Amino acid sequence: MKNIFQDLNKEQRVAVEHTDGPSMVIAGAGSGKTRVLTYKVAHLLNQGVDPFNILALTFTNKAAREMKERIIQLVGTGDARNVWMGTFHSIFARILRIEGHRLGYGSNFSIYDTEDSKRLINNIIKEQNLDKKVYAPNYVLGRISGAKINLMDDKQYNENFEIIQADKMAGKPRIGEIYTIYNKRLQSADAMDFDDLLFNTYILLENFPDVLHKYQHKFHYVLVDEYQDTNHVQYMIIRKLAAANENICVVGDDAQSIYGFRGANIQNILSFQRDYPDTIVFKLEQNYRSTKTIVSAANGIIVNNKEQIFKEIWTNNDAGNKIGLLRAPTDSEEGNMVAGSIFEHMMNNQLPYSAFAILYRTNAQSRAFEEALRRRNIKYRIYGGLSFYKRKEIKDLLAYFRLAINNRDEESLQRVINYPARGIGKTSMENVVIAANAAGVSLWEVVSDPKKYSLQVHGGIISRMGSFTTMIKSFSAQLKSRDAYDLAKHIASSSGILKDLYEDKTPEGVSRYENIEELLNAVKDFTDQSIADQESGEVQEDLKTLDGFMADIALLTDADDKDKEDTNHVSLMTIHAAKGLEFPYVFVVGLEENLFPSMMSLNSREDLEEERRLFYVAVTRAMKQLTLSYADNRYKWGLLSPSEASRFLEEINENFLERPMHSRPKVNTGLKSTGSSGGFTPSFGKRTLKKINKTELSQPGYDTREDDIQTGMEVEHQRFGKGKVVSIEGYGGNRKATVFFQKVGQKQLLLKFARLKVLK
DNA sequence: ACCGTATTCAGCGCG
DNA sequence: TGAATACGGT
Repeated sequence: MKNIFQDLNKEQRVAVEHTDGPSMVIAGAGSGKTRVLTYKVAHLLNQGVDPFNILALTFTNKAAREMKERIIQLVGTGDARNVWMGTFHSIFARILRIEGHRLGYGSNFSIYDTEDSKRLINNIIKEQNLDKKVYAPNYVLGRISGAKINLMDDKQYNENFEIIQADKMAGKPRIGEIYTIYNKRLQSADAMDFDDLLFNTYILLENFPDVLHKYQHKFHYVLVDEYQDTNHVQYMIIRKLAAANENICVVGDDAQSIYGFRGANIQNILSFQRDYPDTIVFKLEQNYRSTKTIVSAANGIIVNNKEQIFKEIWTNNDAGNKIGLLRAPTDSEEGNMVAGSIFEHMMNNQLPYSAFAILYRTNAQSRAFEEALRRRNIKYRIYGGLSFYKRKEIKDLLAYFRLAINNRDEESLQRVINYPARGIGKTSMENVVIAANAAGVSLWEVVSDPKKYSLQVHGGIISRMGSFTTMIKSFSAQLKSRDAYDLAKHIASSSGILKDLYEDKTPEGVSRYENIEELLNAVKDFTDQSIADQESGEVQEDLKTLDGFMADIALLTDADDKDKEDTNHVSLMTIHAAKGLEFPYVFVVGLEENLFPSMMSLNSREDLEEERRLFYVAVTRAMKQLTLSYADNRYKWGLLSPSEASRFLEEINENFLERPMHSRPKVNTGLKSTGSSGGFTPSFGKRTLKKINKTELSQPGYDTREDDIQTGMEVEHQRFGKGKVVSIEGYGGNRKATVFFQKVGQKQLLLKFARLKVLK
């Protein structure tokens, strides 16, 4: 047993040593948060605590995996393996597979991902003859998800006066009804969506005292990572589980709470001490990651937020370079400048590509940087694209697996019943849905016994349905007798998927075929694991089966372990995706009003504060040097519109910026937009939230200036020069003009931004 | 059943 | 702009 304390500073050590009773570790950016959590688990194990009695909850699989690896390094494989460590969803799914029968679920229930949920909602909306523009599936799912997060089932939803009013006001009075149907359909499919994994766990603990007792006494120690990102239902589950022993330790940083938009409640961390009056608070305030300049600048940013836990982050590191600031005329030029700057840094300091990261607010911004980097032959990788398990071909094959495991899985059935094409088309399936809904049974029930439900389809289709169900049934029957890989291969070929993809010789088709092969390799790895375990002498009850594989991977989102080779590249990702990471040289780009902070965040202080925390997260990713950039004009939805520097730039103390004060970012006052070097206006910092809301200013009747522009007029644009108005369309803030310019040709301009001068 | 064209819409995204 | 989906024609 290694003395683990030598790796920790004093603050980290006392936090790790405190094991019993509630505690909260407020860990500033770069202060060794993960280290404390992993060492705490290791410490508990060293103290002789049974690993089965420790529950450690994380938000991502990656975090859980990395933590587990580090604990294994500290205490060895045996103990570390048995700690209940994983994401909220995976741990609770595990509990629900054991206990879910009390709520009417089978142990092999399916888990619907967001795509499945949306499809189901879409179907319900169609069946109910609702306008899907009014009832946008995304919006509806958001409402339902919000309700589940706040522990409101469909019955409560439909009885809640405020909710009913709110939906009525929004012109969507039937959301409650959709919620009810949606839940019913999930039930009859023996499926849970992501929110159900949390919601049902809570219900289980709330309504079944023996279950509550069991898990309270199982988990003597509860540890929660990223506590600032927990939502209400997660919070309530944690409270219940920890109630008996109160050996609860939460770790987080309120300043890095950036997931409010998906239900995270920053109040959970802000009021933890109130929830557990005996709480001991540990603060990790020493930053090991960044230069003094970066740390001070970050402190200067976050201090503008009202709601936070007081802390003072400091560092012993060097002062380092000042923060760079790049101003570009357009977004593509911004790409060039950043790529150029990366190239320069690389040459001057002999750095690898991997020393650099470009962080942006929205995925759509990545293109300019991709192009610029490609032009300079700088290797890069974009993070956050379509993950392996979300690809169509993978989901198709997985749907066959899911259907074999759970015949009632409606989304999987719909997905594969006619893929590869076997002549069971849309119309037939619509009839199946009608019959199933009428009889209150799953689609499978109808498809496998069409006569019983007097299904109105041709005899030919009945027989095709027969051969389909026979095939699926034969898969189901082999679940326990064949090993996972064997059966998976069998399903891939006898379903016709392999053949279908093999015949497609386009590059995309080839890559899809390869993806299927990769999935099958993953199944093989899983299957082979059992052999390894047997060799190591561990008791292995049965062979590794396909349902075991599915339970393992159902909640995985990334297949990142495969391509470890080639790690030397510039990283491009959103700031959200960068949380928890660090890079020597970081470029935070697109610092413009209405982009960062996002236009959607300007309506409330809470949202703007979250946006500022996001900026704080971005800035604190940098170790050696931070560079910020923005563009004066940016393509948005196909047209070039002017943008102004972000208010966040003003929150960085001049002394930390590379540029002297007289060339500070120009503040667009709306008065004039060219020349004049000294743009600093004292009133800038005091700008109210309201003023930014430009659309409001451009409503018809409020500002008539744009309406003066008519077809045929000759106009002048500050950048494009003189031109003639070809046509006008739209109203208010969306009023657009198509103008033919002498120099640059035809452009479409959003009038509220274009500031055209009428010549004639 | 399938393909090309029209239309629409646009935030960050864990599991 | 461009991706995703709906629709209408063959």
